[in-house]
Amino acid sequence: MASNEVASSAKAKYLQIADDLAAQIKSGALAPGSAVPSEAELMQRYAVASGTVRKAIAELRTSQLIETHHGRGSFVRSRPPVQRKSSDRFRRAHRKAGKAAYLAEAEVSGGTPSVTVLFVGPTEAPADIAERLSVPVGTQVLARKRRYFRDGVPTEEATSYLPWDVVKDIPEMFAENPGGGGIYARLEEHGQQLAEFTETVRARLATKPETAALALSPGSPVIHLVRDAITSEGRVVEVCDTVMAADQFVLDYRFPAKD
Amino acid sequence: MASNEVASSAKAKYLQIADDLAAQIKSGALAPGSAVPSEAELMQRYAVASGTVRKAIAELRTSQLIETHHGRGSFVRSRPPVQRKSSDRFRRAHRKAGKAAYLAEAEVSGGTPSVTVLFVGPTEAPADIAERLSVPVGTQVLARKRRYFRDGVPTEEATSYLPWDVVKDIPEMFAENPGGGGIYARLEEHGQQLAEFTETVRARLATKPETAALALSPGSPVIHLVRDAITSEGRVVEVCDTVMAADQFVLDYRFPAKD
DNA sequence: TAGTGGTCTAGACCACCTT
DNA sequence: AGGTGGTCTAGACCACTAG
Repeated sequence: MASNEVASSAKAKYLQIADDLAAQIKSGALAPGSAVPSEAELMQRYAVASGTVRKAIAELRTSQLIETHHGRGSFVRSRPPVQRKSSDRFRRAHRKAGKAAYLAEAEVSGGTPSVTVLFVGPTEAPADIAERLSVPVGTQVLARKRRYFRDGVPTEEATSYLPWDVVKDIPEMFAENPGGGGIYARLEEHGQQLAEFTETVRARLATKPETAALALSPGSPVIHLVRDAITSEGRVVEVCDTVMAADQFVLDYRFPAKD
Repeated sequence: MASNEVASSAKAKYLQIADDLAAQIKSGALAPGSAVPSEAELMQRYAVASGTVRKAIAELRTSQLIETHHGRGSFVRSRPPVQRKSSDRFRRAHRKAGKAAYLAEAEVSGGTPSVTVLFVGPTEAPADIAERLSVPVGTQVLARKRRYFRDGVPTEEATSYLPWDVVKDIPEMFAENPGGGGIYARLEEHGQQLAEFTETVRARLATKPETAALALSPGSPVIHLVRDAITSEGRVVEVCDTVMAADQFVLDYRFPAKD
């Protein structure tokens, strides 16, 4: 049949369908975790072709309202509460109490945190990292890459880079678990008095590998944070490169109104 | 015809096409600003149906590699340099020199900044803002909403909320242009000694209105920043709610390793 | 095996932009 | 007017997941 009464002045059909479903989700008629009606059913209900239903579904997916699984169906997303990353988290008091930064936070944000160490070992410093560490590009540094979870869901992946001469006499740095208080506590025990941190924050869409690593749907935003740990002598002794699922985090900063 | 030799074990055709075009863009064969071949031509070149080409194009669009304009075509995006928002930007020295924060920054980041005031006037405080200002929800406050541009391109939209009793005797607050040094300079002239700022940073996808306001393509990420300006008496005298195009900004923070 | 989403076709008509 | 992208149809076959 060729009865194509296509979108005219009104809104596109697929958007109307998406809006309708979105309203049902927001009203709770479609509860979090529940299945969205199948494409076949939606085709019948709205009397449209498959392509139109699929575009509506795609719309909801990029709005992060649903997630769809091949062969199973589409399901309403449940938005877990976000974690807060406060600049307070590096307080020396926390380190002395034996807490690593990520644990100092998890206490406040609820949920059960866990970490997996993905890699610990020597690496050639990438250009941007090398610049921050003030070493030549390609210099051997220690990399510590780990993935953080909350309630079993991956939320964050972080890689720390440390100059070799700083870590070579600190055996804990090469262990999966660097001990109470984390690597910052170890650095301070070995004469590296931490004075200051700088963080640069960007937001962008996740790359393919990041969507895989953090179990994100494509088109999800991430926060990319790079932190320099600076000693009282002004040396950068660690650069930490972190990618976070954007919907999982709120960053808090506090700074004085300087002169 | 029904010769559907559909995706088998290999990659989907539309992804192959997208990858091919992406490679051409990255290699420079398709230069920034230049037109991507039309759908009709791509259909011929790759010998596929229109829908397949459109999916490939959609892929590139959500990767932020191209932008498409109805009736004109698709064009390779040129990535403009990013602005840096340093926490240094609120230095009192800058205010005394007559510079508003956004100008203090633009100096460093290149490009010509401009501002449009969208609204200045009394508003009922939304719930989250009211909480930060420690006033009851719905209390009348002064709202100042403006849009920032760089080289004529919208990059940021910000709304400041100030308690009525703070601003009622500061006539400049109701003007489009609050005068040299911006509203923070006016506040300090009227006895509000600013001591501290707090910022909370989130990243998420742009809403429909935000894509319109900031001329973004749908699915683009934004940075949502909310700043409290706090006086030496501990009162929050301004809350600034800002939405930024994520690809335009890098946020810089610096903080001491506190005890 | 039945049901689900994923890919693809070969068209159609519409809306926008340029000439 | 002619080209461009935007929407839509009515099917087809494939791949994944469940019972």
